[in-house]
Amino acid sequence: MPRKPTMTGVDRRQQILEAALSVFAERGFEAATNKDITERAGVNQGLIYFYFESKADVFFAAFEQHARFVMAQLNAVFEEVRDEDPATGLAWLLKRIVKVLDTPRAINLLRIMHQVRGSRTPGGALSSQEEHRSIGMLAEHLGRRLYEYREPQIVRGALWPVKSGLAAYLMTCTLISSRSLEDVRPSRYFDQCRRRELPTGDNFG
Amino acid sequence: MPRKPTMTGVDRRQQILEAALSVFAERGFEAATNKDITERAGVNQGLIYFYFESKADVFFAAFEQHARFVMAQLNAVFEEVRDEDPATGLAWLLKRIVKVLDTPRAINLLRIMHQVRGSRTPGGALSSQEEHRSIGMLAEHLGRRLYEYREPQIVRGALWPVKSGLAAYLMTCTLISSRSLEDVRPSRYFDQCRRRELPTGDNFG
Amino acid sequence: MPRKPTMTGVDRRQQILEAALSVFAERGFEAATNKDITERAGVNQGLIYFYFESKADVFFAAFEQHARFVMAQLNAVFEEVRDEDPATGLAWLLKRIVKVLDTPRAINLLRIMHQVRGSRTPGGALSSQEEHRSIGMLAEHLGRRLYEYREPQIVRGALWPVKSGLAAYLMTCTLISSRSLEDVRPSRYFDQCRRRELPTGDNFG
Amino acid sequence: MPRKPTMTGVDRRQQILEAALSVFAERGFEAATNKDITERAGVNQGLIYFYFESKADVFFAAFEQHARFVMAQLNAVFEEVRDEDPATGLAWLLKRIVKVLDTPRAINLLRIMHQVRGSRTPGGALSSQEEHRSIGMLAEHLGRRLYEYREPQIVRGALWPVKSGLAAYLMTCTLISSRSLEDVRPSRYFDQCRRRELPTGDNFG
DNA sequence: TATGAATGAGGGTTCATTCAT
DNA sequence: TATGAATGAACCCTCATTCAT
Repeated sequence: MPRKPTMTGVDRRQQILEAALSVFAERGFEAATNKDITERAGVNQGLIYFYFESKADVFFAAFEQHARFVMAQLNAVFEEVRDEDPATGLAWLLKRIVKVLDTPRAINLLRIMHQVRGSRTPGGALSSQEEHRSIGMLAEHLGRRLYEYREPQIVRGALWPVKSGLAAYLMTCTLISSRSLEDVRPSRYFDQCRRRELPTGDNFG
Repeated sequence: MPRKPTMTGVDRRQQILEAALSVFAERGFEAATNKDITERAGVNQGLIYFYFESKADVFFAAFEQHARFVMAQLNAVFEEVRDEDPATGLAWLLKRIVKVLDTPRAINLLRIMHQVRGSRTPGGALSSQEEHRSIGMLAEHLGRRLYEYREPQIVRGALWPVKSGLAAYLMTCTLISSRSLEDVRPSRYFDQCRRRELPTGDNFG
Repeated sequence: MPRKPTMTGVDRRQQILEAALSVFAERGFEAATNKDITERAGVNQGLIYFYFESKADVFFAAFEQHARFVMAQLNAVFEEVRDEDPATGLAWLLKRIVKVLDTPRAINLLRIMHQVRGSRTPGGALSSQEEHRSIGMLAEHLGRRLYEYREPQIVRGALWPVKSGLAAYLMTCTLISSRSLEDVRPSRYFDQCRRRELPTGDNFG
Repeated sequence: MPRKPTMTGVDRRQQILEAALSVFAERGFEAATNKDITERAGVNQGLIYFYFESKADVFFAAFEQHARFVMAQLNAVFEEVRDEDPATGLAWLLKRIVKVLDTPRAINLLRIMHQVRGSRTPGGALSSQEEHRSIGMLAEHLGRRLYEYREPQIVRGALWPVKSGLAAYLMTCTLISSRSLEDVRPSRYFDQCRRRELPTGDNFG
């Protein structure tokens, strides 16, 4: 039996992770099959178990890797905003966050978070406390950064005190909705917010 | 082999639908098994195929039945608000909507919508265009009613023109988040909105 | 797709157990596949998991059922020997035991015991202490009955005190060897013992 | 990627054979994996196929090498016994044989023989007639030497004519049983034989 | 020689679905 | 109506084996 020529010089592990993220985002964890992932990655099905321990392991590895990438970009945005005028800062911040999150990679990430949040999966493969928590990391991260940003302004009375976690969560929902509803462009939504020139407050707190 | 005594006067079909909604909400469509559902319903596994065509058929039937119930309640709320003072009406409306959606039955419904929205499932069991669309019906319904309510007021300049679909979607997200984040109580969130006495505008639309 | 006609009135569970015993005896636990078993039983491969929890469960169930049958026959032999003359009793007993053990069913049982005894299987599917012990039950049973029979005679000095467990074990070895070596007929061996007319003692104690 | 430094002066082939014998003895042929063997040997998994043709080839090579070693020791014992007094010779012989067989290396060998004898493996990897036969070589060897030793004495009527093959087989069973039953020490068993000073006959033939 | 990466066939197991009763 | 038994396709995963280096 002849075998496929080995594609040397390419990182198969990375290929698997890329394919996994998109397949999991499309199908959900349960419906996604190893075959789906490896076919999209162009590798053999057994190779998954050379690089990973299980299907769930692939899931978490893919999520974590891409989440780190997105979070790094978000951090960069928050660093920049420091120098901005507080009066216009929040609107600018939101626009930049949306720009980061509105990329194929981030959209997939957000989809996955959405699915996980939507189910309790008490006895399933994704049930362990720690791992379930790690899924929420992007939303938590975003929430924490938003909180840090708003805290001083709230003290000054420039912003309303609303749960940052909720705000971050709503933002991720919005992003996903922008893809599934199609007719709702989140950027336009936030643009709209600014055009109205909210005097001091904002919709998300 | 003796058979279980027939529970006369009990609608087995309904038992299945009740069980299905909660199981699907907990596990997601793929992870939920027919066995899970029938065990929770206390009926034989084969009975599903007497009343329904397939697992997916159970899913849609369960969703639709419970969605109709919730939508009827929402409609009642919108009927009542007609008589309210437009100035305080929106805050009152939101509170009532939350009250309707914050019940076990509705929460399960919202969870399921969440899961479905989070995935495109292009080739899966839930893939047909029509059916996928039917899942969004609750959000669409809510969105349409909100739109109808706000339209005249927007014309008068009393409210900002924001996509009603997005607003409805955010509301469902909020409800679900209230269950998974635990520390965020949506009712308190909306209470907060009102306490601030938003002068003319509102956060969602 | 047409399906095979369902053979009603036959006990599929029993068919599986019968097939399992012979397949396990032939191939060993690891090498035996569910496909082997179900094909020999003439049933579908999935049916195993309707009646049993796992492949190992089939193994133990098959072993136990057939072991009980053989042990019952051995008990009957020991009941009969009570009335025999102690002088000729042992030779008679051995002949009868061999007759019981030298049947296809018992031979398969003995083979399986042989395999299990031959391996320590520290981390395998058959490793649990209890279950491993249960495998030895036939040898232990035989050993205990032999001990009970010999004890009074040993006190009188009519027999040599030799470990009964060892004796039982050697007997099972002999039986199996009679099948694999082919040229060694255990019945002839024991016949030989008697023909020599051992005066009072015996070879096995 | 750097590679492990080559351990010069170490025979990797031999390392594999040593590891293979113990792993096969512990797990059995089917349950033992190449990974088990190579990890215990401290070498790369692919190296097996540099020195051997297949897993089965490793099995036979390991068995044969160690069997040759043990058989050489047994031969030495039989050479020595020539000079012994025939009256006490057999007991002495048995004790010496047991001493040879009751070593870790020989025990592993006996275990493997035990497993193979316990199964017919008609279609498995170990099925070829020749190879299956080779497994029995130790028992056959022992049997033949015992036969050669006893033949003249049987002619003189000093010993009973019993199948030597069976006797050898029983001895190996005894040895293994001494490990798995734990409470049966074969050496004590054979000691017992001698202490009783069997007048002319012996227990095994 | 020796290694790590890659392959693919097959294993145990699950589960939606069907059928006889 | 309702049930338990039966089916088969597909899933996740293992592992002997091979290849490039």
